[in-house]
Amino acid sequence: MVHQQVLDKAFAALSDSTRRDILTRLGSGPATITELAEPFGITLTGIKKHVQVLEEAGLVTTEKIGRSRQCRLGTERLDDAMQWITFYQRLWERRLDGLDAYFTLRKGTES
Amino acid sequence: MVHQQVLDKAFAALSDSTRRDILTRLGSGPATITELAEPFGITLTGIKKHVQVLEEAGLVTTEKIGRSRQCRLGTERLDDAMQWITFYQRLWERRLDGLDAYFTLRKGTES
DNA sequence: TTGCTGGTGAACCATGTGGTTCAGTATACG
DNA sequence: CGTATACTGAACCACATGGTTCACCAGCAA
Repeated sequence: MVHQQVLDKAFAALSDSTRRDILTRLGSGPATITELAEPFGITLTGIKKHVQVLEEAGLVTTEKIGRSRQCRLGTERLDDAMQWITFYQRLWERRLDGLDAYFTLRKGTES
Repeated sequence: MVHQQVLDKAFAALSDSTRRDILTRLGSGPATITELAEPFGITLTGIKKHVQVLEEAGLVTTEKIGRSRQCRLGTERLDDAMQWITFYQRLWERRLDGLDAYFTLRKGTES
């Protein structure tokens, strides 16, 4: 299992829709801070902070080129998040198969 | 694609290691607030708040039985989170296959 | 050199979060 | 009945977060 802090940052980074949008945007190729800022109504400084959060979470990597900063996707941390969710889903499924399978029945009869 | 608010809450709920531990704990069967509180060094009120966050995120469901509250796992929202991550991973993979595949080369040559 | 452009950092603000304490309320037990 | 138990709610605290403004610095262009 992955280090807790890594998951903390990854999930926290993903918990903001602006940041998820940034990731989606970067999915179609690298972009600068100003390019990222345009679609949202917020300042450069604001976007810069978001990118920084994403970078510290390992979800994007950035590189200063001339006077602009290229941002592109990173992916390792996302795999960590996925891995935890998968693990947790197994827990859930195993629980259903186990002793208290009667919960499945109850679920079926609830209003 | 799922509603943004749903994802916000799900990811935010998952971004705390105490809450992830609670989910893991619930993986081995339902538990009351006091039972959940024991392993962590925090107060009942503290745990109650965490459970509330998890419940609002749709990750657990609770039911008041007598003077105690039974908490057990919910799962729909986790599927939503999983779904988004999967979608995002596809984005990433598609990007690698696309125009700027040269990034893969660069990645290999970075220090 | 002068000046525009893209990005940064510091300071500030309102709100949210993770935790506490303390004073209830409701149920079980004897 | 009285009392212990399990939780709940309000109020408070320190600190993080998402955003702003403003001043500034580094490159590029004329």
